Amino acid sequence: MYWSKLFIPTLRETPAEAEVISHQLLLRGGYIRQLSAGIYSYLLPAQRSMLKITAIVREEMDRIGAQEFLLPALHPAEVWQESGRWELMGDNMFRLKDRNGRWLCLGMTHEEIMTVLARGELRSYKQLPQIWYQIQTKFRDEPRPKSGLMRVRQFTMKDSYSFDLDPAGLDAAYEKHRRAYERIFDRCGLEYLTVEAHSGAMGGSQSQEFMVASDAGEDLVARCKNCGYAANLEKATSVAQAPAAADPEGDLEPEEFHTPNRKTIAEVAEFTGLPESSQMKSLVLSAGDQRVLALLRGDHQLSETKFCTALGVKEFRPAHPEEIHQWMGADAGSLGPVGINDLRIVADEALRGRRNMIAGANRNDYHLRNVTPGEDFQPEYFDLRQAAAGDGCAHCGGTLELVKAVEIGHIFKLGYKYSESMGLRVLNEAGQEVTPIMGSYGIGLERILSTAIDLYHDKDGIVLPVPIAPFEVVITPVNTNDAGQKAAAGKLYGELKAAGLDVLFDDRDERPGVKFKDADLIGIPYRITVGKKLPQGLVEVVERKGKASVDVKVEEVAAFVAAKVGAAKA
RNA sequence: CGGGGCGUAGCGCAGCCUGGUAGCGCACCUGCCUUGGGCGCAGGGGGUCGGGCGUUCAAAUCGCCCCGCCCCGACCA
Repeated sequence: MYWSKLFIPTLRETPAEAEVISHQLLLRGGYIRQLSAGIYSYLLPAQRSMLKITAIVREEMDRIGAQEFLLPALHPAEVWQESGRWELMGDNMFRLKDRNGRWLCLGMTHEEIMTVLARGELRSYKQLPQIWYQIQTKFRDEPRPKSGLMRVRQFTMKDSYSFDLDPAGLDAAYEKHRRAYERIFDRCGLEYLTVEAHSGAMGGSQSQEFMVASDAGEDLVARCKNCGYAANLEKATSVAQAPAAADPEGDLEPEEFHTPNRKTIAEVAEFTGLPESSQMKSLVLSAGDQRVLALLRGDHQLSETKFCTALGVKEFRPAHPEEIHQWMGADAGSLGPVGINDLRIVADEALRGRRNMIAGANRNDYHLRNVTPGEDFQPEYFDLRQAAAGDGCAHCGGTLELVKAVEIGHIFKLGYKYSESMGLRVLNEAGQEVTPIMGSYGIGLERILSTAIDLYHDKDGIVLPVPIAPFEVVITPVNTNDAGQKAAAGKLYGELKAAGLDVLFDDRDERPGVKFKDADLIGIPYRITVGKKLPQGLVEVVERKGKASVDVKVEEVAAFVAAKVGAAKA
């Protein structure tokens, strides 16, 4: 393509609204323009990258025998009402009415639609297994779109769904996807983590997320550098660090003491001179019709997902101040488990075996010392604690670190949730009706582009991996008034195209500095500079990554670059 | 939905406090010049100052209301 004919609106300055690096560079590189919050137009460079990413995804999905469909983006409400998600999705779902007043929505995901297809058509175990996928625009009315293409209201997702006769079949489909995803992300040149994920209250037995470590990330991943264990913080298990001070010995009785205006763990620690880990943190929670007192070590945090899992509830909330006073007889800041009979008491495992700790006395401005679980109150023990940086790895004894990360893919054993609720049945070999088991697998395509830029950039701009760069090579004649350079560059353009390369010819009548800056900013992996060495029969090949430059004979350069590009895509 | 910030030319910003001719840099157009890292000189075009209402002889500037965008939090199959 001839650059002089293209619309690639690069920006010298960074637009004020862009905070994260990928957003800044996508705007500056002329990849995207915003239409509205979380809604973007993809210009030529972005579209070309997206098409390359899409092609890689398609190849790898086809390789595992998945079949590509394209499902509607516009769905009638009834389908979502059947699965119960019309209500569940709440304000995150875009809804609209047609001219007859019937409710429709824009698809956020396609489990329902796939299941409708399957139940209408699948009749026999002989038709299983199936893996169906699509590459579709999804719509989600995010409460807060942000970070360029990282969190948006309209985006492209590859989503696939597997249908199997039994759990062993699902295991196989899941495993195929795991390997396909690894190939996809490898081919896109990403450095990523595969982490255990929380599978929600959907009966899912297993779930993994593919994450790219990034400061722009919204998830936290606990990772052990020693053994490679990695899990979403929601789910991560760990070995708590030892309490900062040993518990007092002996079979001591709880003893009240005055703690005027000391409400927080930190204030009580300072007042008593004992570390936070010697205290019990008491949280009064309301989960459905249950009143719960959750106990943690003073320096630990409650994991909301673990709490829900432990109690088998979907959601909970902190009790209101009036409820706390009514249930506990005191206000937050002086709460503890001793003498509490009307609430369910759950304690984190880290409290098991502890003795003579500090807890609230359920009398304002008083605490108790010498509180011992199992003696002074009877808790049910669960893993309720959120893992923290510096905790021990539960698998190898190494040390866990926490990293921010962006989720780029998620594979998920759905189980029978949709097939059951929406009535998908097939006959098995014995002629009995059985419910197929499903899996669901997603990849956010824009996030591949965004995280790649996040991962690979320098002060001059984007440094995309060759397989997903909008162009593979740019030819830059330094002086367009030089007939020799112009002719040589034009001839080279033909040769590179003939060699099958994605080549851009910067034939613009611009100063060399402008062309170099633009090529760097957009992130074209190789640049062939046709300039002052041409009389010696030489041109320069500059690699965007690292800026290394080599002189190559004009007649050899097409093969030279083709070999480099070929190696990078292999 | 709570908290904060911003909205003036395509982009980055000043002007607003203290009301009176709308400005700077970059980009854009024309000409000359220049050609190895966002040249130089000269000339030029482009703005309902986010919108509405109000105060005033007079509003980008003061007041009220609304909208949009960004950030933090809440939320996030």
